[in-house]
Amino acid sequence: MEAVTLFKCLSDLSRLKLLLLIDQVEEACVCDLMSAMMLDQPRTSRHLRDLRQCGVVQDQRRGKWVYYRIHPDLPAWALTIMRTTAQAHPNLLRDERAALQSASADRDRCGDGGDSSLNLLCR
Amino acid sequence: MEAVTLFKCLSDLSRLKLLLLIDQVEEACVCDLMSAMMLDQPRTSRHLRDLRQCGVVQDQRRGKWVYYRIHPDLPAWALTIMRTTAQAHPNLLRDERAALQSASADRDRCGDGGDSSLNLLCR
DNA sequence: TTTAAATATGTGAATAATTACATATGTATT
DNA sequence: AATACATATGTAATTATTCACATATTTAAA
Repeated sequence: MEAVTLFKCLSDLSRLKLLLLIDQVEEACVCDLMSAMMLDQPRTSRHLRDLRQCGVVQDQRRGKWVYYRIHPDLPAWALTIMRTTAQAHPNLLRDERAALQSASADRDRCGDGGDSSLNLLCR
Repeated sequence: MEAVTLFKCLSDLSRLKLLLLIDQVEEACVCDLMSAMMLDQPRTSRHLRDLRQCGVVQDQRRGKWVYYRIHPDLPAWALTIMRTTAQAHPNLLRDERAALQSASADRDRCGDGGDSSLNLLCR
C-alpha cells in the first residue's frame, strides 16, 4: 500500500474516526457505525466504500447486515500509524465508542439476529 | 495539532517527500529541496507554505536562502508517524536524498555562502 | 541604485473530493 | 410475491485542492 493512499483515507475526520473505531471494536456493522457517528447512511456507506477501495478495511455480509473490519493484509506500519494516532488523541472517539458499545450491548440484550426495531440506537 | 491536519499534509506525494526529506537532513533550503525533488519553484514554495501553516515545519531566513526544518514543537506522535512511514518505504526518498546530499556536498566544496551559480545542482 | 538570485504570492483554470437527494439492490419476513 | 429493513450507488451541485503562469518581494552584490 502506498503511503499517500493511507494518508488520504485518514485526512477526512469521518473516515479517520470510522477507521479507528473499527480497529478498536474488531468488527462493526454499517448500522452501528452510522448511529455511533451520527452520520447519515449514504455518507457512511460512501466513506466505508472509500476505505474498502483503498484496501484498508474488509467487508463481509451476514444476512441483512454488512460488517466491516480492518483488512487482514493491512501492513503493520499502517496499523502502527492508526494506533499511534488513537493513543495520542484519547478523546477523539470518546462519544462514538460509548455509543457503539451501548448499541452492541442493546443488541446482545435483545438477541443478536433478532428484531433490531426494538433497538432505538440502531435506527 | 489535530490528526487530520497532519494527514492532509501527508496526503500529497510532494509534501510527504518534502517533509520526510527535511526530517532526514535536519535542515534544507528551498533551493536544494526543489532541485532534489525536481519540482518547479512556485510549487515547492507553496507546498512548504502549506506545511508551515499547519505548524509542521519552521522556516528561517539566512541571507538569500530560506531554510526549513521540522517544527520544534511538533508533537512526538507526529514524528512517530512520519518516521514509521519513512522506515516502511525505504525507497521512497532514494533519489531525492541522493540528490540532496550531492548538492550540499557541492556547496561545501564551493564554499557555503559563496557563489552558488557554480553549483549546477542548485538551479 | 541597478542588477540578479532566491523565495513568495496573485489569480484564473483544471481537477478532485464531498455532499445531498433520490433511487437501486440485496436479504429476510410475512 | 409483497413488504420492510440494511446497504449501496447514480448524479448533479458544491466546495476544496492543485496547477500554471506571471509578477512581487527580499536580500546581496556590483
